[in-house]
Amino acid sequence: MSTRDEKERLELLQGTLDLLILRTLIFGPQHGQGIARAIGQSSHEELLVEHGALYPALQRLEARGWIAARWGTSDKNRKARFYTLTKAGRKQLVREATKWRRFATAIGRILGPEAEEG
Amino acid sequence: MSTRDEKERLELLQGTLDLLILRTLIFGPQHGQGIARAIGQSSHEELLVEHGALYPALQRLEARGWIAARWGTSDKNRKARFYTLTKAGRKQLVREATKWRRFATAIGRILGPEAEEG
DNA sequence: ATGTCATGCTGAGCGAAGCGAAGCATCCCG
DNA sequence: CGGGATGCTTCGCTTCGCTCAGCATGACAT
Repeated sequence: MSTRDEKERLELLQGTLDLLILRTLIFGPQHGQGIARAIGQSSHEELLVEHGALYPALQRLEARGWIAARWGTSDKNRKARFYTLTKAGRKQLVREATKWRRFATAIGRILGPEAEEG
Repeated sequence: MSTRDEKERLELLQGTLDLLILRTLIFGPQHGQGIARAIGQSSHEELLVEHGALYPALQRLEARGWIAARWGTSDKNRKARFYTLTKAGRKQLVREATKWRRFATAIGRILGPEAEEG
């Protein structure tokens, strides 16, 4: 059955995943699945991060020096790649968060008053 | 160098242009340039809509039946294509605006309290 | 009338990035 | 041992905004 899937997830707008990942890593090192889970939870399951988006994004961020990776062991005892926010990553997070707020504000203005979030 | 570029515009996140166009057309028929101008203004010049994004988007929206087009004459007396929101377009606008708000709220939750817009 | 500029539209091609799906490895447990 | 869960990788597709080049036409100065 499938009307069971009451709460369908929103698709990510392009360019927002990096921000979400960086923000999630503020709370400490995490591996891929952990990051995806954390994003899902802290968005009240509105956002769903797909594998095919997540891992390329992590590699992207690592290549840019915003996160650092090392192999470790997950709490389920599997080999997993743990990512840590670098100093540059922290700065990038601030930049992206700021940009996001400007953007959201701009859109909000255009959508009008009823766009205020509750 | 070139710290001269005081007010740089934000790039659009993919998927938001349709929403902006539909919303702009709420106030009545407009031609391409007029739409771009209106978006710029109502966002306090934070958003800039490029030609190469605008016109394909308009064709896309027309193909989907959300806007209707007819040739007319601009106030500068040039031949211009005027777009009108269709009934389906109005519905689409509501859908997209709702989706945007859900999305922005979800991101806001992840960014944390300081993400509230003033 | 003629050349130049502003206005407005079109189109090709590019790149970024999210998605879906297939696949591999490893560990756990019966 | 064999099946399932966990985690990572990668390929190809699609969407969509951007850059850039180009065309047509009206306005205006000479």
